[in-house]
Amino acid sequence: MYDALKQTFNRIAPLSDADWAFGLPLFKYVEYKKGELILREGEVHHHSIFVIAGALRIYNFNGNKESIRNIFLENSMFNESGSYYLKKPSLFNIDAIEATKAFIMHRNDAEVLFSRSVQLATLGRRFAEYALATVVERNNELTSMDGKARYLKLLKEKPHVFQRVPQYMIASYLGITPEALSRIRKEIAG
Amino acid sequence: MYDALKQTFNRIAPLSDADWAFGLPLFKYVEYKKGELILREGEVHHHSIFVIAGALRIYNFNGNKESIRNIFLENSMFNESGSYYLKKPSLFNIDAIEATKAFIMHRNDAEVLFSRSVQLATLGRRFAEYALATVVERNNELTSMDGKARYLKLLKEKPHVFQRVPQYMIASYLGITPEALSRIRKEIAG
DNA sequence: AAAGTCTATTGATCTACATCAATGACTTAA
DNA sequence: TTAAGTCATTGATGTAGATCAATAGACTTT
Repeated sequence: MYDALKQTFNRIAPLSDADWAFGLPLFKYVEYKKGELILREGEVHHHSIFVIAGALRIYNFNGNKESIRNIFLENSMFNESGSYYLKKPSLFNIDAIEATKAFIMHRNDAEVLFSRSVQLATLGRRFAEYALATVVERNNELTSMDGKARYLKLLKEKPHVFQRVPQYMIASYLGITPEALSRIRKEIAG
Repeated sequence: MYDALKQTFNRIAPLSDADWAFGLPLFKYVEYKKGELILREGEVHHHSIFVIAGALRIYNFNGNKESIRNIFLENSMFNESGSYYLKKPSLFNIDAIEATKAFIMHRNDAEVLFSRSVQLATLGRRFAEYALATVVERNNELTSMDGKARYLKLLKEKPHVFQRVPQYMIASYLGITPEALSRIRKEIAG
């Protein structure tokens, strides 16, 4: 049950058996149906989510159009950072693209956990650092590459996403319309 | 000398005198001339920078045009996250917009520091968490607001930046051209 | 199988903003 | 004081991608 989680975490910062014994019970196992809303814009996000299987997305609305900020597949850990860390109303929605199994941990439990040992504190730090580096890179893509270049980069770096997510969501993730993505694909194929 | 730094850090996570005594000597005091290049694209960024006085910017080139990602004034701490945390070549340059005084700390020293106590580890974690929340919010602005809205938001939230930074840098930070910013300003004034 | 619902594609048009070019205001150097 | 840079402004034009609209294939429901 906890294997994937332990492997993922140990890759980031190795923990003692005692720390594991303390930490694992703080996770709560949950299942989400396909399409189920997990966090609504305006609510405060209290939990970090570790995806065991399935796919979640975080998105908001520009006008009445969904804008997908990120997609999380199995073995990824995330939260709505602005809301989770700063306890502010979320700017985003989170829902399940597929039926999903996950572990979640409440912020309060996470704080207790990360205060227990230097190793655990380091784990928490590394998660934030890695997420930070990832977001900065994505930010750079969105501002310095055009739609075609972003599409090609995604194709190259996350090809597995395409087998699982409809094209209009890919377009949204890339920051363009489905029509624009369709044209880009046509141009590349032709 | 260390007052501003201590105040800023204590606001994030309070430290014991022993931790302070251990940590402060790990900072190195530096001064940068106006216009001085601090990090060149392609190099690995080894230091976190705490700005005591002055102003630094982090930017890269789209073609031959500078694109400013962020501007850091006094009492802010930052690094090139992707490069610093993942030890990859930097995508960005860092230089001094004004003559600047700063403390810098090498990543290796920071790791030693953050491994010394849970309080210090928590400080390191909070820095990354706060930076993460900030970057996600900025990302959201850049993708969901137009130039005018981004300008008004900056005006409202960081008015002090305008007294110190030329307009073409503001434009670059906002992700638009100086011409576009000039037109936005004209439209708002009129 | 028929009917309704999604999704992807294609075409026509529109728009925010970029690019290119010229000008005037300010600053700095001789 | 003049000359040479900078910087902000304004005008003319170009363009990536949005928006609107229509069509067709694939899936689902009955």
